[in-house]
Amino acid sequence: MQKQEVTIYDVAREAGVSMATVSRVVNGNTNVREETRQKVSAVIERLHYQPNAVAQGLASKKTTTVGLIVAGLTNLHFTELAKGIDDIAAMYKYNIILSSVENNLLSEEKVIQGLLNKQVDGVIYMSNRMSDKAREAFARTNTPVVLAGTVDETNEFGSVSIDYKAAEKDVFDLFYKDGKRKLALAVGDKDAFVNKGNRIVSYQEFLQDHNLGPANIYEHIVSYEDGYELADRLVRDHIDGIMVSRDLPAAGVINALTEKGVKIPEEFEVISASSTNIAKVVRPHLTTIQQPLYDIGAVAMRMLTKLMNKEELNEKHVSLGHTVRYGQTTLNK
Amino acid sequence: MQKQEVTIYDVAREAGVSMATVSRVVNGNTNVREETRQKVSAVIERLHYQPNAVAQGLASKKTTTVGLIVAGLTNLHFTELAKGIDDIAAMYKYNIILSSVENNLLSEEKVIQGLLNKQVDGVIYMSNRMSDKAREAFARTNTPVVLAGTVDETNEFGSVSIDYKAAEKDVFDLFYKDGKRKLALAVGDKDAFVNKGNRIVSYQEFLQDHNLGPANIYEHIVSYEDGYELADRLVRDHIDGIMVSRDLPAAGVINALTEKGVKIPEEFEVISASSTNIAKVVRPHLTTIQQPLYDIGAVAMRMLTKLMNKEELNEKHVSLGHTVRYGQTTLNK
DNA sequence: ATTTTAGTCGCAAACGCTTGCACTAAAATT
DNA sequence: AATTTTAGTGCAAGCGTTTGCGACTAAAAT
Repeated sequence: MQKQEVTIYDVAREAGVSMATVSRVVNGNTNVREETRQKVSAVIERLHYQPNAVAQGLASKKTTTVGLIVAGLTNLHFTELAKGIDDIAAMYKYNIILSSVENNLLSEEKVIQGLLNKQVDGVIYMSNRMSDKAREAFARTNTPVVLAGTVDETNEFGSVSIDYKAAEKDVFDLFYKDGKRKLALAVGDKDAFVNKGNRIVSYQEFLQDHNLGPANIYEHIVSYEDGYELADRLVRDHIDGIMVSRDLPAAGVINALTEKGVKIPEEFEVISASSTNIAKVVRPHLTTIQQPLYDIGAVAMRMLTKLMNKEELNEKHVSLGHTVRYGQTTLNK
Repeated sequence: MQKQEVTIYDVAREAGVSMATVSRVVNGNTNVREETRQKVSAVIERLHYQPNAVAQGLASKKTTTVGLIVAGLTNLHFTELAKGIDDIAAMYKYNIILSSVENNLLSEEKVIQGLLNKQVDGVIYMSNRMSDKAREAFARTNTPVVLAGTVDETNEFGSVSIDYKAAEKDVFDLFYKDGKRKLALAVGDKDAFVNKGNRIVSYQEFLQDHNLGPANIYEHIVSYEDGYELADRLVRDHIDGIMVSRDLPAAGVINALTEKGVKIPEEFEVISASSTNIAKVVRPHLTTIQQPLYDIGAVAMRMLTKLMNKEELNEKHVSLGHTVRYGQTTLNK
């Protein structure tokens, strides 16, 4: 990149005004006479002037850029959320720096620090757990952070999600109503915000409330294959109803059980907490908790814009409604 | 954001050296005595100094940021590619600004101009067609651009993809070998690089070479529902073998035909050109062209790093190998 | 006729860094 | 012993903006 071709200075000279005035018309400042505005605009047009956002960033200390921290890219869950975020970001003219923390090339802390060094105006955080170092880094620069699709025990950050506990209860109520009594839970990471603070708690409460014996929690169930292989253990453990966090491994469970001759949903019911395209492709259709992913992303981004503008928030933690989308992996009688 | 807490100037003062020297140690410049380096590093450590990337960008005219332009976020195809890109980007310490051009809020031109204003060092382009305005903008700033997963007729940009024509031929050869003669093609956008210049051409050549009557090309087949609804027309048109660009609509075709009692693969064969998780979930398993998506992304990003470094490229257009992944939607005899 | 007020605009100091150039002292070469 | 090279460091001019302050003008208020 050589020296920039046309700068604000060139425009100023050509238009016979000062840089300050050009800057004002570029930024829509009202303290410019209409006539002057026209004149300057014409020159901008003619010269193809484009403001250098880096210089603007340095001078104004605002980059109109937000960081998006995700735990894994290859996850449909992510794309739906991302779309909501992206749309609102575009609406407010923010750019998104995408940062994945799944690869261990760089530690989460390094990734976040890198983002902060780039002077992002805010961060949307979609990973499921946050290191203390990361917390400190955020605090040090007091950059606004909003959690999308997760909730944090500490009350530090804004968050947007569904009410995980309530959703969980809906699921197990449904199993129970259908006569299922050996209920299980399959999650990815037990220590993730969502699981530790919500799913697992809610599951155990349910068991206790209904006198349903010991818990069956399966961990590290993430990929299709994980689900497929889990089926053996489910049979061995005499499970007859399972809630699987993601729909991809849920599909694995369904396909494997079907091949073993287990009748779904008569003998076994499955519900997943995520509802991507996978859910409609698998047969029988998967019953899912429908999270308003797009909306979660959109609302989170909207919340972040308020935070970045130092506006007041009416609520720091918003939880959007969920629904059960009935497929054929539950009786639905 | 208030004034930055600790700057290079503070470090310089504390360490008793000039800003220049601090800058040199931060950037690993070798022209610094070991002893000085230690001293400065210690101060950096103590003060928690973090360089301001925006200021670095302005001074050095390099932002270590690349733009990633995608046509649609909610597309598994995208996530796999993105992972390859992201990994290599992380390795070379680049950040990625994600820009979607699917929403018509902002025109493609505006999106790209915005990226260029942010002084990105390079761009990975994953959309399927490029407007002339976009071309001009790229040319004006001579920002390096690499196409990932597409090819452009004009020879302007580097590109990484598979050999689409060859892949297509493999597909139709397979249909033909299995005795299928009424072959069809389902794509999203006829004018996309890949389709206009490759798929459709290859399909028509095949028909001609084998004397197989008129072409059956179905357009706008993108979603699951598109595929599902397409099934009727396929039956009506007596098709017995179809290549569907994406696996999601392919799954729709399969499910719909199965429900109609059509025997797959005996009476009807399906192959898709993309191979995401959908392909393993649907029953019967979908036969697909396996594109090395991760590698395409990784190689594209690597190519871009070379371009940004002004290194010589041995080849401007690389095409990686593809394979056929046999499922049960083809006879495979 | 004088003082306020409001509307426009320019000056110039930031913003936090990189880097070409100059300089010094020590090492290497004659 | 005189000269040239080299390594290590500082100086200060950028990089392209924004923005507080003040100057100026013309209209409004006194």
